[in-house]
Amino acid sequence: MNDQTITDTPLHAYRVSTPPDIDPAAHCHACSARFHAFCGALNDEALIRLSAMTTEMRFRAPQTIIYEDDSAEHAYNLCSGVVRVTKMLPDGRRQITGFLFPGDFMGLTHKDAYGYSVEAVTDVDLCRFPRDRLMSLFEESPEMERKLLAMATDELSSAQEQILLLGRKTARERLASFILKLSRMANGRGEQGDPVALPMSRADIADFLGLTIETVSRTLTKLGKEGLIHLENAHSVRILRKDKLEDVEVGADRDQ
Amino acid sequence: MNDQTITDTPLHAYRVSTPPDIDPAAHCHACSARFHAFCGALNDEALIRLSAMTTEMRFRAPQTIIYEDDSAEHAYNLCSGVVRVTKMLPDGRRQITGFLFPGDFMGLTHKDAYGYSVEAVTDVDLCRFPRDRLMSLFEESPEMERKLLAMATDELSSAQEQILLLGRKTARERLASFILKLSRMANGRGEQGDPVALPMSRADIADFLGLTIETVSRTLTKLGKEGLIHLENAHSVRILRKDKLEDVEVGADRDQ
DNA sequence: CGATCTGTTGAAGTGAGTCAATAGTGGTGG
DNA sequence: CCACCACTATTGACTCACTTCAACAGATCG
Repeated sequence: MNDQTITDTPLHAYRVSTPPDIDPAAHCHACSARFHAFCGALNDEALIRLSAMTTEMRFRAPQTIIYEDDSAEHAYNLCSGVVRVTKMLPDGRRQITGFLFPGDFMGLTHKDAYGYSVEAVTDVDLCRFPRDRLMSLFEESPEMERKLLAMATDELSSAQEQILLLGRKTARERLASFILKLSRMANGRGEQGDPVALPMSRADIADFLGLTIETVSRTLTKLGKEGLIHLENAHSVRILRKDKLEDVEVGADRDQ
Repeated sequence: MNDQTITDTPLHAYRVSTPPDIDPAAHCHACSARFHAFCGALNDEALIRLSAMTTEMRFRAPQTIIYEDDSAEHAYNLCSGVVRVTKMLPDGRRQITGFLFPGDFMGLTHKDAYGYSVEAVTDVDLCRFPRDRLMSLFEESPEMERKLLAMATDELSSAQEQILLLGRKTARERLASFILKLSRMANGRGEQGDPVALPMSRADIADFLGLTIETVSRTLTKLGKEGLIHLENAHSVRILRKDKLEDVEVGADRDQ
């Protein structure tokens, strides 16, 4: 495992015009993800120190950003685009443990190696930090640690929801939950939550929901025929009956 | 939801003889869970402050310690015994998202309500803290926040393992993983890891692994007949072929 | 306008669930 | 100490939701 296939050249697509040698954190202030990200919790001084250890990078889908079991030397902040977090079994079975969106943090671990891979679902921009230097920022900036704890707590709560979904929900309930979750998350980021964007493939959805692509496809078709959703195309779903879909999400539609 | 059924009387079963008004943190120094718990990261001064806001409690199995959706006013530290963390669907389907052991922390959230219930699997001793006052300790004691972040990160990694298990593993692989996990965790706490103790019922194991009690029972029997384990009794398993069981854990035994 | 993906649909198979009976296990009281 | 009860665990027969295997359709692209 290595980074041979990685586009390693820093990229400044979202950096504002101010030259970095005058205000090194200027592009941070212009970063659209900053409001949701951990770096949004930092004061100007800390932000400048963070900026000094930051490498901005771009990956194109479906490049791998983090390789499972690789030495965990960097942490990343997702600025734009979508990534998937995956775990593999030796025989190739794959489980996606989550999709990450702008503002999300990757590489939080205090072990030596990453416990998962991260791959670009769409083209992505991200900020990369050396983990050891980032940790040392904790000393001066406890609000950063506070924010990371809050983010980890949220992720944990989301992981527990996913455990409930995988352990006890039917395929139908999983798909309803998935569509509603993506919709809510888009709303939370201030994006359009009704025609729900599904940037990932059916295979990704299947590996996230613990199903096969065929079951995902069939179940979406069925929800469409029942009039709960409308499949505008393979990657966009309109929610027609939010109330009914929310019933399906928790199995409240099984009695009639 | 309330605490009518809760044994709310403080209990000092593991408090050492030093009277609390002379050294309020003396019983902390004698607490066997402290080495693994977040409070083990505190210096003496912070420990005394923590001690002042602590209520020691005992619950008997199968009492409920935390009710899902209740207002999240307290956090807890498990000192002895085992608890299960559960989530329910409206129709009664249950998923156990994890079992907690001495030293584990409960109630970490920055939402208003708990996202899960916590119930005693065995009789348990725990320390209860008001969440708001505990948070205020963060200011003076950043090492506490550091420790909680590390613990949350570990839990997240464990949750991702469980997601892989629930999404992609067979019943056989799930049981092998479960036995090995309990064994490794016991070792990590310095307890006996070979005759593995299963303090929870088959129903608990089923609801943790996303299976039914029948499948759990059948699969354990089968692993026994194949000579990988020996069921000493319903709540104790001896590992006979660790190597083979580790193959089963990741599906490496499916080819022959 | 073929080639190659990605997604959909159909038919058949299967691992785990459901339903039901039986067997341990532990606690209680006569 | 044993008989009884309540509860938990095991085992068997049958069912079914989802998978597997396979064919087909749509989209994207050189």
